[in-house]
Formats: sequence, C-alpha cells, structure tokens
Amino acid sequence: MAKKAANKSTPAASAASPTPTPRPTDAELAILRVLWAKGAATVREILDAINEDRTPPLVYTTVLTFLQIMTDKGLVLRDSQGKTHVYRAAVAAEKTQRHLVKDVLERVFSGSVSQLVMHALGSRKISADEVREIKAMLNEIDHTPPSSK
Amino acid sequence: MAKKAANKSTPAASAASPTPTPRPTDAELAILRVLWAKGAATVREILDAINEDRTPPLVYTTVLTFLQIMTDKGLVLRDSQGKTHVYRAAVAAEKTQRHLVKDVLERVFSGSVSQLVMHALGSRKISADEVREIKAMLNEIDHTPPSSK
DNA sequence: TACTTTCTACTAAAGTGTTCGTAGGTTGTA
DNA sequence: TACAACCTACGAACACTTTAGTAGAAAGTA
Repeated sequence: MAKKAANKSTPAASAASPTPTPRPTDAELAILRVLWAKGAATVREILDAINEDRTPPLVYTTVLTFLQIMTDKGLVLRDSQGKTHVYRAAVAAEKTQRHLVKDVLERVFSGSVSQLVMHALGSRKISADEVREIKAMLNEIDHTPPSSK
Repeated sequence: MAKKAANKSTPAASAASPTPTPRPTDAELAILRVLWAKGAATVREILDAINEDRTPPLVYTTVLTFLQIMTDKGLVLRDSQGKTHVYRAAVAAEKTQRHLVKDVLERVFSGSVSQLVMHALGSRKISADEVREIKAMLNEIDHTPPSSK
C-alpha cells in the first residue's frame, strides 16, 4: 500500500556529512531554541523555559520524550551527569536557521529572495537600527555603485 | 489526548467563518502555488504541473485526495463543471505567504526581522536589481513616521 | 530505615500528512 | 450498443508528531 514516504529536503548526497538536517518539527525547534540560548540544560530547565511562553503547559515526560527522540535523531547530545542528563544542541543555530529559511524561500517564494525579504519587512514593525543593519548588509553584497542615501 | 486545536472540519457548514489560515502542508502549498499561477485548474492540470518538478511523480488520485481535503478545509473552492471539477484557491497568495513568513519569523527568529532578512540575503545569490528593490523598500519604511499611537 | 521527590526508560494513543487503490458513474467513440 | 477512457468518492495503510502515563531506579530527608 503506502510506500516508504519521502520527506527529504536534501538530495541525500550522503558520503561524509553526518547531519542530513531534516526540518526539525515545531517541538524540536522549541527545544533547540532553548538549548541554543542556554548552551546546555536539563529536562526540567527546558520544560520551564518552554512553558514560559506556552498556554497549555507541557508535562515533564513530554519534554523528556522529545529529548529522547531528538537524541536518536542526532539533534541533541546527552551528558549523563550523575543521575540527571544534561542536553546540548548537536546542530548549530546558524545552520538550522539557514536551512529553514532556504526551505521557505523555495517552498513559498520559488527562490525569490527579494519576495521573501519584502514579506519579512512588511510583516512586522522594524526599528531604525534594524533598517540600518540590513542596509549595511545590502551594501556589502552590493554589486552596484552606492546609491544616494 | 485532545489537541488544543483551533478549527475543526465543520463538515456541514462549508466556507463559514473567516479562515484562521493554519499553515498549509507541503502538499497543500504545492497545489496552492499551481492554482495561484493558473487561476483555476482541474485535477489533471494540477497533477501535471506538480509532476513537472517532482522526481517520484504523484498519481492522479493522490492529488484528487489532496483537493478533497483542501476543499473541506476551505483552502480551495470547487466548481462542478459538468463531470469535471475545476478548482480555485480560496486563500490569497499574499496572505498565505505573509502568514508563512510570520510563522518562520516567530518560530525561528523570535520575531527578529533583521535576523530573518540577513539569513535570507545570505542564503542565495541575489541580483543587483533585487538589491535595489529591497533598498527602495527599506527607504520607504525608513521615511515613514511611526504614526501616532 | 521508610517516605517522598525526581529522574529515566518504555509504552501508548490520538492526530496529521502522504500516498494510493478500488468501486462506480459519465462520456465519447467504434 | 458496448467498450474504453476519464472522473469522483471513499477507504485504507503507514509514517511521523504530539502528548502523556506507568514503572522502577536513585537520591534526599525525617
């Protein structure tokens, strides 16, 4: 009947790369974000951090299960510190973010960076500082002579 | 274990309330993109369009099933034209794209537009035209006073 | 030592997404 | 008319996600 299903974003070049980096799920991303921010954390610390911005709070074992799954997937690393496990992210924030952005870029905007950027700029109030920051980046990759400011 | 769930099927009352616009799935997005491009299409037309950029091609009934699900969800509208159904998107491209960008913005970048934009800019080669376009948009934002609150 | 707290591993169930297959109806054509 | 081609509805398998419960070990406390 149904077949093996294929949810692979990367063309599976295999070889040496240890991380195929499939899109993390929502729950996984939430946990990774805590770990990226804290560096390392126990289940309880992650639980508390997640429940801070979450209306129906998760229970301890739910987060524990996520961490176990993520350990299997290679998304996090586990240090057995006495009886308690301490987790760290096994994937870099930068890389994962880039991956997710690229994903949206292709899936939603057919690869049009300007479309994506324009939607991003329109999606939320943005500070003058941020505008300046973005302009600086644009100037860096600019191929044309600087226009008037 | 019940899910918080926002909107359920509402089988009888089709196209009732304003669409809460949940994230479309990958398959749904692929179909929406075809419909946004073509305006309206039959199952077969959608199938052909999708299989153009798809290595293991889908079969007819798979796409049909997606369309049926999407009709139930209110993502597409169906015109019964004789024996064949003609589908149109029920959600605007703009709105859906904005929604998806906002989603990534919050989930991945904690709402930091500049972070998202910078990752977008770094994720792919970008033409001088695109750079100009983005700069123009930045200037517009920049010069728009925040209005009274 | 006995009780309580806390932790991990294992299990499980409901939900969601993806993918087809089969049955049965309609339509055009030899 | 009979058959092939095409279409829709429905059902089903299966993987993946989310969520939590139970059991049992370890550690702290009265």
